[in-house]
Amino acid sequence: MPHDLPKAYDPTAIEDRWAEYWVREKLFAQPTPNTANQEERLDGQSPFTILLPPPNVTGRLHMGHMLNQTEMDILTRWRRMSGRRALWLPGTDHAGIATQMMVERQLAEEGTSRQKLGREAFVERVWEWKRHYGGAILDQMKRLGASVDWQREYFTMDDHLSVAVREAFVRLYEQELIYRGAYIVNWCPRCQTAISDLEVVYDEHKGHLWEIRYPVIDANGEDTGEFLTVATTRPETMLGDVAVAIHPEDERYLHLHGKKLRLPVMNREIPVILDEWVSRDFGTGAVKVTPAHDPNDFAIGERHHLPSINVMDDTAHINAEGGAYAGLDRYVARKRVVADLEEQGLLAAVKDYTNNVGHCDRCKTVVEPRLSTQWFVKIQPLADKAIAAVKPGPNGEKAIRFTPEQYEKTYLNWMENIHDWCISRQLWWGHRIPAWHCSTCHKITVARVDPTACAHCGSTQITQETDVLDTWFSSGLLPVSVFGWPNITAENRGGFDAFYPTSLLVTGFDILFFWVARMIMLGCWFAGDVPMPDGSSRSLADSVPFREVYIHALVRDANREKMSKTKGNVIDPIEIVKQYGTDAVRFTLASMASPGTDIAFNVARTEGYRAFANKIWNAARFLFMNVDRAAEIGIAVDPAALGSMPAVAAEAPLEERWIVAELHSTAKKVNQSLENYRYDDAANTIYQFFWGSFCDWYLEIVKLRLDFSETADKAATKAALTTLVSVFEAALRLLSPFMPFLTEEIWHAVYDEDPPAKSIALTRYPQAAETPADEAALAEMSLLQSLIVEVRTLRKEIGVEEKAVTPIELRIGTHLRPVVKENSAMVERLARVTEVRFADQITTGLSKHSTPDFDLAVVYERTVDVAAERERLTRDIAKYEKGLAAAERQLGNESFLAKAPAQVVEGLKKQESETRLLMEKARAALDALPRA
RNA sequence: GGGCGGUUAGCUCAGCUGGUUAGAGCGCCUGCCUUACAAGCAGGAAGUCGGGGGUUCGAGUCCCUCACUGCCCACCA
Repeated sequence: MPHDLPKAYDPTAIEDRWAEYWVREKLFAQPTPNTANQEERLDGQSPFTILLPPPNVTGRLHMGHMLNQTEMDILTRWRRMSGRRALWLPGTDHAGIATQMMVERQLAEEGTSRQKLGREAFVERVWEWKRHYGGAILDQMKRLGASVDWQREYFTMDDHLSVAVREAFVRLYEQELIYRGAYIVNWCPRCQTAISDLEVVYDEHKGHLWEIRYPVIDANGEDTGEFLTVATTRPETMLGDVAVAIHPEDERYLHLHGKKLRLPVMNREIPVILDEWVSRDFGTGAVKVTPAHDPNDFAIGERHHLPSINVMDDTAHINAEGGAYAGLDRYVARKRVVADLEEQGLLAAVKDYTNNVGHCDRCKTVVEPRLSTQWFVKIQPLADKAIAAVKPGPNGEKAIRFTPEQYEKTYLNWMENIHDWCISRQLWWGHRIPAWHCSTCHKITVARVDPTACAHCGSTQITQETDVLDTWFSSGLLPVSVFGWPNITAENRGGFDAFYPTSLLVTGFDILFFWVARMIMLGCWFAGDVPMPDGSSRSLADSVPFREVYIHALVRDANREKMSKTKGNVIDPIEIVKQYGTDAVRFTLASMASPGTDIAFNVARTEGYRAFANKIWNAARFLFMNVDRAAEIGIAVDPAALGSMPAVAAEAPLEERWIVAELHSTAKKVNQSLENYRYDDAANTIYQFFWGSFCDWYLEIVKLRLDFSETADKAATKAALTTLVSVFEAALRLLSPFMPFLTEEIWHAVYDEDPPAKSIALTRYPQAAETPADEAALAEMSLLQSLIVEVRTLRKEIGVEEKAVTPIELRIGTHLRPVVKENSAMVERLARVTEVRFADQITTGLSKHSTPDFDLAVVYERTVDVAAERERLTRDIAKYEKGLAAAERQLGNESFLAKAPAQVVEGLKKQESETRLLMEKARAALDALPRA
């Protein structure tokens, strides 16, 4: 028998092998059913579909990924083993800016640039990079054992997904939900592209508020000697000022309304205008208006029909509109402008001022709000649906349910205050916008197929838009596009019918708006048009991209600090995995993944779970050792006894009935916990069962039954061995979603390398029996456990050497004596007892222990530490008195007796009488001690 | 400026719709190489549940308030 496992568990020895095996054998491939075939569509297997949030193709695995993937893998493995048609779909995101940046950096090292290469060559270069280095993160995922369907791996720029992107764009354009125009956008001068509001991160920045005096001039353009002082945080933008606004009711300045000012530095005449938006108590109460460089100013400009003067180029250098400052970087220009103002006596004040400055999410460069012509999605109609999908409907049902629930509010709050979405990016890597500009009539042609002529005037002088789409536009479409949308035809709709809507999305809150919200908007919008398999129209509930969203927390370091490269506290999951094994790291994450709580990742805990893996490993060694010994005398466990939920005969030994009852209750709890995304509860429950109940108690007891001697009762030995192996095998299945490698290895060994399936992952997940638990077994075992523990404690207290065996004296109700008698061997072995002497009164020794069920003494000649004993008893008495007083107080309270449920009152009464008894016994024992 | 969390043992965290004497892991103390496992076994100590007030027969749990702390959103120059 190949049951020779090494003594210590070594994850590195087994994990690579299984990871490769799972991929090679395509174990988790989920074929697309043919839904034209009614039977195949309704084969009773409710699918469980889950999309992997596609990592950037440039990405490397970090702890957040590992948490995300561990959670998804646990749920997918669990659902699969529970009989669902499980599909976990992986892929990578082309990640426009990130990938382009990476390749550009490479080019820079080679002394060239994308501009030198030209667009076509550059894009080809990125593809080449992708083919060589892209998707390394998916290989890391394979190593972690993610049970995804690798046959379906996608890339967001794959042809069929690009078709979906184009269709979505064209359709929205036709529906007049996409428009192009010049507005203030967030411009990153380093990436040289517009970015969306979400891609701007704000940081507190200590800067200044400059107060600048704008001279008031008369009708002839001469200075009147009066000034209007404005305040600004960005003096350089004054080059583009076109007015100064004051509040319509501001008495201080009203007399200046209609007058003109001379814009310092530029010497341009600008008007003083009135606008409600101006806040009288901020700064000086007068605002310089720069429509091309500030969203508020832009709005004012619109209201007052003012021109917009863009004074900066794509790199945030001052352009020709900036007169003498042309060519200067924005911050150089700022200094120069301030210096010039000061020289001209126009700088009224410089005040320290802290404000929020927007930075590019990607490269952290300060974003420049800047007038620019971009493409936008008119988002409100999509948002309306996305709101309806999350709010409770008329029947109280929600089409999409968030866990933790609090994120629903966050989502709705954002969705209800949403702004139009800038979807164009001035990049080369991405889905190029399918719009063509006509140089003849200057109109735009948007088309599904590349046009050869302008749709408006027929001119062939057309050129394609150079912008590409925001990466999130394509990833937002994934739930529909990966299942074939828009080509949903009668013959070709199996994937969509079977797997859409997906069951669940598991992700971090950091991409709640970026991705989750966009998927909901786009999914509801486009899937809504796809008829149901029977041809009927699709409700909102069936249009959503997923029915549930589980948002997990952040993985922090052991000190609760956010992991970051600059702080140098990043824990590389691969490193930890190498050290402790994937299973231990997975179990760490799972056991700490309490919904809504960040995870402070502590390797001490991982060490603990490696020990857990080792524990199971050694339990397996123990089992195999006994299986082998049994084989020598012709006893073998029938494999038919494995693979299901173990059951035992009513007359089976107590420990067998007990461990089986425990297994069932564990399975029940674990299933319930997973149902509610309580990975932590599920993991802890299994841990407690495996280590606590199974190893610490059951294995120790069962040793008594594993008799392989000549005189053995072979039937009894075989029965014990069968329960042992079958409970262990079921427990392995219970654990396998959490620790897939270890359980796979041992499971194959249990079946002596001839398993009933290719993998433990393809077996059935343990489910508790419907029949009620064996309460008697649980109660009897609990009594014996407390007896054994009390003996051990007492032995320790009176200083019995570890090795010594002693008789005990036991006073216990006659109805409980049989339980002890029938299991005396258990008590003797586990508590190092030679003999249980039943007594009506404890006579031995000075030290005894009492519980509500029994009094106990250990028969052992040893001087008792009277002082220690007195201390212990005094402490106990104090504890009892306190408890008793509390109980009496409550029981004396008539409203408590009247209002509290009977069971609570009864429970308290029982506790009161038990405590009273224990207290009396403790007092008596204290009195019996010799005086000091 | 809005909104949402958190505060429970030395550390990291559980504690469901309020119900008997608040739990786990790690750490700590004590004793054991008991042939599955020293990555182990056995026993133990340790918490006025952030402060204050309220509701209730009963509050870690519900309400108010204060303090500290974290996060998200926001166009005040």
